[in-house]
Amino acid sequence: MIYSRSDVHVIQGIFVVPYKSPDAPLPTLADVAEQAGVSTATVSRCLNSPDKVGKSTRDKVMSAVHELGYSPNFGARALAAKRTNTIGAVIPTMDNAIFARGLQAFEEALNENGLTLLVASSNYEPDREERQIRTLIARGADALLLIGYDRDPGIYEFLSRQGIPTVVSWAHDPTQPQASVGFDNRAASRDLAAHVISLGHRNIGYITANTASNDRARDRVRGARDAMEQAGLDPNGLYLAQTRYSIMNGAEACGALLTKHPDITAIMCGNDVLAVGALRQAQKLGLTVPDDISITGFDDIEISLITEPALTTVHVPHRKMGHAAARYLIDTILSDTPPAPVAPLTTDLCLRGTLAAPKSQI
Amino acid sequence: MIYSRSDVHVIQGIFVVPYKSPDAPLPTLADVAEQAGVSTATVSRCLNSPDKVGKSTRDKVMSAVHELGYSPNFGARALAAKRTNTIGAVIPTMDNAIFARGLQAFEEALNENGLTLLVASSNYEPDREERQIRTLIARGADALLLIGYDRDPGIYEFLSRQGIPTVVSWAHDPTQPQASVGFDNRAASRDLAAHVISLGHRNIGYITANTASNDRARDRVRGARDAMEQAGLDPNGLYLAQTRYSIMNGAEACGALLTKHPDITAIMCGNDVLAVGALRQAQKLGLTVPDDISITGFDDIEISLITEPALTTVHVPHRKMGHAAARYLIDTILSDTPPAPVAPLTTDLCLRGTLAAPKSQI
DNA sequence: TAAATAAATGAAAGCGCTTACATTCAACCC
DNA sequence: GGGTTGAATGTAAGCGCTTTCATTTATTTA
Repeated sequence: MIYSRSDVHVIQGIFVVPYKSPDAPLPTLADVAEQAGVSTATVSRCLNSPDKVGKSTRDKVMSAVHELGYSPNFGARALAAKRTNTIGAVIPTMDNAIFARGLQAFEEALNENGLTLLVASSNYEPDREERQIRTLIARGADALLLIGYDRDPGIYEFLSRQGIPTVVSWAHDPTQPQASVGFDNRAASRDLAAHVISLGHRNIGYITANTASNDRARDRVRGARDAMEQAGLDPNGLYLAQTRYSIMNGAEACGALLTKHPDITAIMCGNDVLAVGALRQAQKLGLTVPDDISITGFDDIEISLITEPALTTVHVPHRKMGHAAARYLIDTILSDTPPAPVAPLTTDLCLRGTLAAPKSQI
Repeated sequence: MIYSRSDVHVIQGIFVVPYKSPDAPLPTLADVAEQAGVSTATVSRCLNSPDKVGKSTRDKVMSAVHELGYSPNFGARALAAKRTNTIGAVIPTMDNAIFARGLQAFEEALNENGLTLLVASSNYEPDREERQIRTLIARGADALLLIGYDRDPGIYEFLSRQGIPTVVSWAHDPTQPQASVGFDNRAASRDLAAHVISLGHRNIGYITANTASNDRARDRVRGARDAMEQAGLDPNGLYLAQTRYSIMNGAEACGALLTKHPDITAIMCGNDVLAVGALRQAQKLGLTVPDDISITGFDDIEISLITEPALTTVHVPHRKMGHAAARYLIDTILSDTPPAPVAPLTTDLCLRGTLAAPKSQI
């Protein structure tokens, strides 16, 4: 992949936001200290490591805190402690059950550990992703969750120079240097494709997202090709259609594929959303699924269960992955030594109603 | 400046970026100032209001910035400027297309204005929500997005004392003092129910989320009762089933409702997720929808289009709402005077395949 | 009981930035 | 030409917290 860009490290606040101060100035640590009759150091300790303070002092301080309605100033805290207890995540979009579910689990795990989630979305655009990464760092994120490996190496360098622990998720590739918590898209796709082929399908279509800067999508296509090769078929015989993730796009791509290659007996899809679209389109064209044509998805999100027939797909443990990614980042932040690499998560074939042997074989 | 690969090792075409701990301290404003031969004030101005600085000076400063790879320290900035350019949102869960989609739009709008989104989830638990609100404030959120009105008045008081602009969304009630960007759940539900009743349905079930601390759910039920009353029916004749949002729970509630009240001819649901579950359950019980029983949803999320038949529901403009909520908050922060109240967003009835006149009427 | 040790607390030095105010200097006016 | 003005820049005072180090007080030990 080719990147060209200028290496700009400053995130400017483009908008100057006039600050409206609260009518009454908020109480500070010093106010609490005075009210409790102790030093600011003691108040700070009460709040951050209560066990280092005597019980009676602690009580005095805490009641002063409540009386004044004190809440520590974030900026000051971040500045002095050099930590924000905030973790950033840059995802393509929340508007997709895949990421939403994993992100929700990620947030929950962070929250249990006293950390807060900063979110930004890239809309699958590399430039925008880079900007978002820099923005989150500029917003003080202590660590970062990124989706997939594909990005300018300069970004990884920047992150490392800033000392920001980063984890790549939704993918796992042991040959890559970045820490990851994810699964092997290629192998999972290969397994599913192998099964499709074993049922007798020879003319297979594949509807994928743009593979240019999306290693997950690319690996899923590669996995399907791997399976063809292993079965002695020409991997270039895979009929490809490329589009953006959406039900409608899946439907369109399905129509196009079937028009151009009427001999297709199975259409594999890069994710469930595309598959649902393809399924509907096939049915709209008067085809019976899976008798006339088989369709498979990827991800196993909720909709794969409500189609008729239910969608054959690959189950990805999104919640588990979100949790594990959070766990990894937390461990990284807490200990100075980087934690042991996380083994790839396993995926499972979900054989449901949209896949069967091709008619000619029956 | 082009990305420098000087300290990146290439192994088999893979960039291995050494994980440099931030031992080398990051450059500060003062470093940039020294390198550029100006004062820190000038550097700061270059970054925050470039037009206040002479062109030649600005160029000097910016090249120093690039040379050093400078990126401003967030904590220091927040402390000095009393602003984080960060907006918080506390939502029940991202794991639901309703909130995910609205939140995505919210994030996009914030981002276009140089603001970043902090997210926390409450899982529909009031205590947890309160904790999350306090957490986001402690994390320096400049403003807050909250879902619905229902919460301890003390929270609103706290927010106002902290001077945190807040907007309530996913609901709109002009009788409430809080600013809101949302729609009238009660009226929307009433309209749908009125239509259901006008078709001849008299024995109606309603599957709702827990209404105890969820004004949206409560208002939707109330709207249905309003419609019954207006039609001269006993509003207490509405058969209620209460459960958590999920397809499976919707199915279960549907089964329970039909067992207990076999005379039901229409089941309205508090949202589309419940409705999809109810639809499947009805079909599993051998009923034909809408001939034997009608089913309606609420929200108009993507799945309402892929069921068979497609779901009759209420369209809620989630993306529009997310955008408008962001806009409102941005305006509030920008100007000292609170912006004009936002008119409630309109919802639309989506009459699709799951609603028809009851059989006895035909 | 005195000395040694541990626990609790305080004093104060920053953390890196923004910004009010002071200063400089060139351009402009009558 | 002296005075005025305004733009450009510098000086330095915080912002509110954490944390090191010194000090005081309580506890233990020989």
